[in-house]
Amino acid sequence: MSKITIVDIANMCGVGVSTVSRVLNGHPDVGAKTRERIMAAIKETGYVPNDSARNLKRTDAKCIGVLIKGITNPFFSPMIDIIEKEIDRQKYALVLRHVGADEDEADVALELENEKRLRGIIFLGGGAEQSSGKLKNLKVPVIFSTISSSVINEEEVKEFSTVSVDDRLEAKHLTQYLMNLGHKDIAIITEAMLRRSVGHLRLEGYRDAFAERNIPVDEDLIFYVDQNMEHFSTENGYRTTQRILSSNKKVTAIFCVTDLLAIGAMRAIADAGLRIPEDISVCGFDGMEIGRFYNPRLTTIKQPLDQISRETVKLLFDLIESRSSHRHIIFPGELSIGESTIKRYED
Amino acid sequence: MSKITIVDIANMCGVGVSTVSRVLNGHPDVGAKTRERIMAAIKETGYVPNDSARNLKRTDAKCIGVLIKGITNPFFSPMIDIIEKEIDRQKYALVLRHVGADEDEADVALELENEKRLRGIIFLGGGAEQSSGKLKNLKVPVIFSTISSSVINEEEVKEFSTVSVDDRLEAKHLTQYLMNLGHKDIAIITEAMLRRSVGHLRLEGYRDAFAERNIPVDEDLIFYVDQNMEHFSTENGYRTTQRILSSNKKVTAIFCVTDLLAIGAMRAIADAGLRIPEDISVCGFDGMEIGRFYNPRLTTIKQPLDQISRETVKLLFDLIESRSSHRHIIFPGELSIGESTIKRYED
DNA sequence: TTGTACGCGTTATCAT
DNA sequence: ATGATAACGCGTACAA
Repeated sequence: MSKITIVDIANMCGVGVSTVSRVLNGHPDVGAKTRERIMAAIKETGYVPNDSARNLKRTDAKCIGVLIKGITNPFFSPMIDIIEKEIDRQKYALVLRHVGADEDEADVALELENEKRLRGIIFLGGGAEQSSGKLKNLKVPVIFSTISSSVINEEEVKEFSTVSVDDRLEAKHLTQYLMNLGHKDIAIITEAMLRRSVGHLRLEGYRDAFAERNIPVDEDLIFYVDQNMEHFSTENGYRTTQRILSSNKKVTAIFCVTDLLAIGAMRAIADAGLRIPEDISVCGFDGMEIGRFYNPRLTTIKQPLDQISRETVKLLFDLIESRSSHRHIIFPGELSIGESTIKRYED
Repeated sequence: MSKITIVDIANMCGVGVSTVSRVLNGHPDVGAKTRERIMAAIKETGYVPNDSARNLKRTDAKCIGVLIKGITNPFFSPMIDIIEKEIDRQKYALVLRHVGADEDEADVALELENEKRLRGIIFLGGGAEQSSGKLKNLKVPVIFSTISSSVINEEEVKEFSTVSVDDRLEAKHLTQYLMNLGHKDIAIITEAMLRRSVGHLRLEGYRDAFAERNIPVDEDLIFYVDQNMEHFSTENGYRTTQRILSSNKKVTAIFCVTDLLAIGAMRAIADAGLRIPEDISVCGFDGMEIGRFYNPRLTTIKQPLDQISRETVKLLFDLIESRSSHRHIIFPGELSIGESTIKRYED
């Protein structure tokens, strides 16, 4: 009942361990009947090679690590699917790893690197925050996908790549779109000032739009989500919007920095007996599938996740094969107009 | 630039490897200044212990493995959060692993078991399909969470535990609820006959409801999702509903075996210019958060994921500490009535 | 074609 | 408090 090893299999079959090893790794140079015998023994005993021991010895291992901060976030789902396929197409294996809220992504990456003999690493989510220092210790190329390059500093530019949209710019466009509909009293729901969060970037874009028209931003129209719960959750959008509605501030449009927040916002508005978009226009950011199915359809900035995912993998392999140095690729977002925004009614 | 090991650190500090190892693992029996020196060297070199080598030698390691089939499925998100916290409370570490669509969950489990010296395994999603044979080779307790125990056979009863709702029974209740609203022409959107899928189970519950009233099931009202895309996706619900609407069959209610399908269905109905629930009632199954935020709110069977998650971890530790043998726990679902269902209008 | 023996980086055991 | 050394399970030269 104790753990069975390659040695046991070898003994059972009366062969050397190397022969078993050859069978395990699909080497051709082994007798047909010997192979049969070994295969049978493996099946019978339910023997499974110890991956730790393998990785310890192995030198090749064509693996790409994908580390996700907040695997719980449905935003990444479509990306994972595509990345998985693309990596597969290159005959590499994918190692998907969850980074806990309390874990340091760089630490996990470091650990995974020599544990699995990775050839490259992709980060999904996670801010490239304080960890950027540790990233230097990684010996394989690193790409942050979906992380705006605008948040990284000069030192970091050469240490890793990024593939994303320009969060700040797109947020400005979206705000301008609302302005062009006649809206002036535009509230924004965003994340509390974390130095490099998308919430912060998109808020900056919002400010840019106002600045460009020389309109001062009404700071009372900036609403921060509840820090005590999942920041970008539907529930948080709901509660924050309730705060907006009970604030007595005049608001004809709400810019939610995330689609999920927007859905919560729309529910709150409906529950308050107001109409969308007639009474209040709502827009989100990200272009999640659910927004297209919501009622009303959500106006949002659609991130081209297909392209971003594909380009991420492509760039990574360029990096691995030294065909390129670190780059910072920006894809344009697409304003996807739904039914949740409308021209402001003149009073 | 080559990989730095514990030996290098030991040499740098002029100490033995065991001393370094002690520092690494937080053993108390090491001199203060020696420890300082070693810590400094570690920080300076960016040395990270090789986890494979560790796991190879380690005997203890209090780890629980959580294997998710379809990590892309937002249904599991709230479960993961809770399970993570509960495991943490027991001072165990959580190893979260994604099981690819093509991988065999049992194989992954086997591999992970001796790779990480797991003490127990939790499966989320994944059908306990053909793999049940291999499960015997696992030496640590296994629990399937969210998998109905009704699909397992006598042999399996003692080989692993399950914690779930009774999919079939709950589906019957939901169907009865629709019947009690006066609906007779109730279509169902489900997954094509996979032996143990929840889609199949819930369809059986649907049949049960009809059988109990001695009403024959109109087989033409059973619609199967498109197999060529994600089975339980919103998009699939949308398309399948379009097929329903263009089928010329009279339908006053649609039972979608999943909330996500239901949301797609509602969008399709709205797009066809029909009203929900006046023209067609829609209900889902699962009780996902998004259903409560949708417009109209979705009627569904709410699975008590909190309880299921907590009980799963509790049972697992009972199993680990041999306080219990394998059990099959059923939690009742809760009929959550939203605005998407209504009494059938008499013709 | 097959077997032997060494090394991968770490922890545990036993000395010191 | 610290050091030397034997496993841990496997892959792979190298020998046979």
